[in-house]
Order: sequence, then structure tokens, then C-alpha cells
Amino acid sequence: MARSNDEIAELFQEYADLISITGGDAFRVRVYEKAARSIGGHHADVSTLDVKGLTEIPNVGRSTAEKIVEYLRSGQVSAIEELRARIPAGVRRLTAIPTLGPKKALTLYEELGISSVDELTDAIHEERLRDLKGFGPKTEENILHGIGLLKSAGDRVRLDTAMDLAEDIVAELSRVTGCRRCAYAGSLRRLRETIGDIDILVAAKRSAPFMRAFTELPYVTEVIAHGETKTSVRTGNGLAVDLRVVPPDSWGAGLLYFTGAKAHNIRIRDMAVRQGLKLSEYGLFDVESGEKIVSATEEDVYARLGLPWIPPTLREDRGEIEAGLRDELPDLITETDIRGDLHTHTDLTDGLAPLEEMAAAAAERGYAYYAITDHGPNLYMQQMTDERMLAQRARVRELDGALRARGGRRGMRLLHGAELNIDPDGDVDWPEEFLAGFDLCVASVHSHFNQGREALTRRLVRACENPYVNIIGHPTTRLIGRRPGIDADLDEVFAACARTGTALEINAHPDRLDLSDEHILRAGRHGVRFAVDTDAHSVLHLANLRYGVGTAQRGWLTKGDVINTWPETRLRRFLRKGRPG
DNA sequence: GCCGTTTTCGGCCCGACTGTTTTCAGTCG
Repeated sequence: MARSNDEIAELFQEYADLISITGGDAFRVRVYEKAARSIGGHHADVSTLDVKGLTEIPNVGRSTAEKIVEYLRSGQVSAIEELRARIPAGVRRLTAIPTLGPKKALTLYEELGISSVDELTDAIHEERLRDLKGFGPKTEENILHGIGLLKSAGDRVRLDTAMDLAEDIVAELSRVTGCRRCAYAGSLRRLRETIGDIDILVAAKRSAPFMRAFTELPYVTEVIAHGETKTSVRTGNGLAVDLRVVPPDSWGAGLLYFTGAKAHNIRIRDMAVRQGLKLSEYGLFDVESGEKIVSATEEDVYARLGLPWIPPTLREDRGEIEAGLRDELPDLITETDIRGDLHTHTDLTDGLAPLEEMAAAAAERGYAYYAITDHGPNLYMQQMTDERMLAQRARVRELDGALRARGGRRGMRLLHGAELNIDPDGDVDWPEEFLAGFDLCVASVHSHFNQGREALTRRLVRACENPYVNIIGHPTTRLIGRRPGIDADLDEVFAACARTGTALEINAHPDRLDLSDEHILRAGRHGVRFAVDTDAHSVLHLANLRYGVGTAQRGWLTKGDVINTWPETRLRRFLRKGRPG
């Protein structure tokens, strides 16, 4: 299950929101937001720390530490409970609507008694917001649009949220006596960007012990259905989880069936039918005799249908069956192919950990190289200056030397870079003379998302044409479920990347996964190179790489397509781009 | 409430954009 850190980070974020909604001191709001971020990103489990240990976490002082201790002891924090009692939970949920913040949420609650998204929708349709100070027709329109965005994300959850839960359930059920195999299937196994519900599959002779263990998991709040082969539950965060138990020799057929996607299954079932066979979750059967032919492994089932094993990330009926029949499935990139992360932050800007800690964690992952890319000065909130950046570079060079000395030929190389801001005209933070000092530059859009299509396209193309821009960071800037990607002519941008030797990022953060699988497929047709990066703001974020690699797989990428799988010399050649000298 | 080449108080990331305003509040990154 989620670490105590995540639970407590969420708790303090809620506290910050509640202070903000009730008009509390803005600095206290900031403090608890910062504390939440620090705790969420802290490497050690807070439930193992005492007050002294807790206050060693940045942005956690005595007061916050004592609240953590109180929570771990009693399951609640009295100060937070007091605010919860004053403000219905629904009011806080209103602030999830883009353009609707704490002030407007409080006005809606105090003036109209609105405490849910549905009530708000009704009130807008009944024109009851018109008389409120600060609310005009455009506000109503924006709120309705925001609600639409929120609803379109549906009840799906982020990939990492589902993964944490699923891995915990698999670990629990694997411990039950009689468990032959246990795995998660469904869209989670296919590493889709959001997950609607979790499918867990168990192979065992007797199902009852698993069904019991499953419904008794601590985070199960509701049992929706409880049967012999299938049990469905809902967890505290609203996520539905299905457990299916199949006989051990049906494992392969079951896994294939429950992994999907539906369109993929329909295609292979159709292939079976044409061969006089029938495919179900129990196996591949001969229609006439009813005799089971194969079922033990996925490979067996695919092979009998004339197909090689198809990786789950490709099973979307996007050409994988045809490619399989021709024996032309791509040799997909894997996490172990990645030799380094090329987009990461430190506490010099908005990261949580110092340079040394980030580098040590990267070396721990076995990377051959690792780039530090803090924000440039144009993102004003980051307070970057030339002096600070150059001082960081000196430390990076020093640390690089130390790492090489320690690791010999296998020592990790540290690269010094920056994440530049692409301004509305397509310019970036520094003049070329200064940029020339970096080993690489990531450039990203962080604002002015609503320029027209032409302006946005020109903006990104200009960034590609800058000889010092090596990677376009989170190219569409979408935030899953919260903000759509920018409306640029992506094909033109992809063509510019291919022409100029600029890589497109596959940002591995589960909020972004940007580029998305669909866009990767499109960009790939232009012959673009990619970089799978975590954009890590803490040591823990480095592990998000798996989601970026999964997304790259869903975009059919091989390691040759991805620059940070390349040996250092080849990477450096790519990074030189069209630079003079 | 946290933090400190400012050391126990006083500052805390800063600017842009939007919509509702008549000089600014709220939201966002």
C-alpha cells in the first residue's frame, strides 16, 4: 500500500487547502504545502522516525512533526479535524475545478450553501451565481468548462496510484497458501496512462482462501460482488478491484484474456474461430471435440494461433497482430536499456534534494550518465541567476571527477544542463554564449498555453532551430485529467525535430506521460529521436522511469530510437547538434 | 509555521493573465 509518507503528504495538502479556504494565513498555507511535498519526496518512511528525525526533513518543524506523531498514534490530527468540521469535504473538491480556487469555493459555500460539483452545476444553470460579487458570465463559462474537464477524466486514476495498490495486493495474495501464480492484468499490465479498475489474477486449485484474503485487505471499503471465481471490491480511494481465480493450468489463457485490450482479444478470438478453435479465459479449445489444446502460458496460446508472444504494451489492436504474423514486432525498449536520465532537478530550483543526493541515487541505479537540468531564470519563481548556475556547474564538474575516480571506467558521468523556458516567441533564457557552456539543454513550454495554433507551432519550431536546444521537454504540456495539451501543429513540430536533430521528451511523470503513446507513434513516423526522462524533483521520482519506458513501448519504440539508451560517445555526438565549434 | 553568511525576529518565489472591475482579486505556474 502507499507509504505513510504519501498518506501524510496528502493529509497536509488537505490541511493547507482547508486553511486557504477558511481564509487562514497564506504563509501557513505555503508551509504545509511545502511540508507535504518534502514528506512525499522523503526517502525514509516517516512512520519509523521520531520527532527529532522528523524535524530533520526540510520544511518540517516542531509543530508539523508533532502533528505527524499524533496522526501515526491516533489516526487523526485534532487541528485538521477542527477545520474538517467547519468545511464540508465537497467544498475542497470544488477547488479541483480549474479556475476555481479557495476564495471562490468559500464564497459559493457561504453565500449559496454549495458543497458539491453537482450542486454547483445546478446553481449555474439556475443562474444563481449572477448576483455574487466577483462572479460574471465568463466565470460561469469557465467553471462549466472546468467541470467538463474534470468529468472527462472520469473515475480513472493515475497509473502510479493503481500500480502501488496492485503491487501490494499481488504481494498479499502471493503469500496465501496454495498460490501458484499471481499478477495484475488489465490496462495496468498494458501500462495505459490512466486506470479505470484493477484486475488481479490468481492461479490456484482452491479459490476460497484468496477470496477471503482479498475482501479482508485493510483498504477494502465495500464488497461489490463475492463469488467463487470472481470477487469485486472497492477501496478507500474509490478504485474498483476485481480478483479472478483460475485453475493453475489455465494461467496463460486467463492472463491473456484479462490483459486485453478488448479489441486485441476480439481479433485473436476471431483468429481462433477461423481455425475451428474457441478461445476463452480457460484455454484454447477445439470446437468439435471440446478438447483443450493449450492454456498454460500466453506463449503457448499465441503460438497455436500462429503468433509470437506479443508484449502487453502493444495489445491495443494497433497493428501488433499484423506485425506479429509477419514476424516484424519491434524489439521494444526496456527499462534496463536506459543508461541515464537527461532531465532532473535539484533543490537549487524546485527540486527537493541536493545535487549530491540526486547524483548518488542515480549512480545507485547503475546509470552510465546523468544530467542535472535545473530551471533557467525566465521562470521567475525559480530565482535563477548566472552566478548560481555557474556555481552549480563547478560542483557538477567536481562531483563528476570524483565519481569517475571512484568508479574507474564504469563510473557515472555527470552532465550539466538546464531546463530552459520557451517564451511566447520561441526564445529561451540565455544568449548563445552562455548556453554554449552546457552539456545539454532541455527546453519546455511553461506558460502562455492558449496562443493560437500558428503561434504555438512557430514557437516550438523556433526552439528546435536553436542549436543549443537538445530536447523538447514535456512537448504538449498536458496534465492528465487537468489540462489538455497545447494546440500546436504537432506534425510540423515533429518534422522540425527530425530536421534539426532535436529529441522529443517522453516525460515519465505519471501526471504527464508527455508525449503520449499516440503522439509517439505519430512522431516516430517523422524519424524523430526520443529521450525518456523522469523530470525528477526528488530521489523517489527517479523510479517513475518505468512509466516513461512503458509509454515508449506503447509507442512501439526500440532502444535505437531513444538517445538515453545510447553509449555516452554517441549521445555526446547527438548533443553537439549544429553547434559551432 | 519554517528558517537563518539575517540567528530568535521578520521575511517568506514573483509575475502574468483573466475577468470583473473603476483600481483589483483570484488563480496559476
